[in-house]
Amino acid sequence: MFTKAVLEATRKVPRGRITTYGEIARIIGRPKAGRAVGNALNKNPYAPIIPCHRVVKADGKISGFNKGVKAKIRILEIEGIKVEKNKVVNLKKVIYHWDS
DNA sequence: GTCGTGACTAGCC
DNA sequence: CGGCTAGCCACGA
Repeated sequence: MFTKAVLEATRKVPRGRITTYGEIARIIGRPKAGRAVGNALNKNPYAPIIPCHRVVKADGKISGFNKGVKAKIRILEIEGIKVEKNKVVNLKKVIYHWDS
């Protein structure tokens, strides 16, 4: 299932690192399904077991979050990720490379 | 089976 | 660099 694949991929993101919707979409085999990815996370029934807060837009901008973007940013900062204007600062340094 | 919606992305101006 | 448009996808009504 697409949704489950997204959740699984998101769950693999290590602490202190983040990924983008497009990246996940590509990993699961649907590089053009960035939208569907966000959709899956939005309605994800696994919210408690999935670090959805480690998923941001391609440019590092923070978007929706079940508990609110504010909370999402707070968590990211706790993980050691700097966020400014709802956007990740050191994006390139926190992006998680799956096939590294 | 078709339509509308949304946590997206890349391209243009 | 900021704003707008078109394309792509999965899901629920």
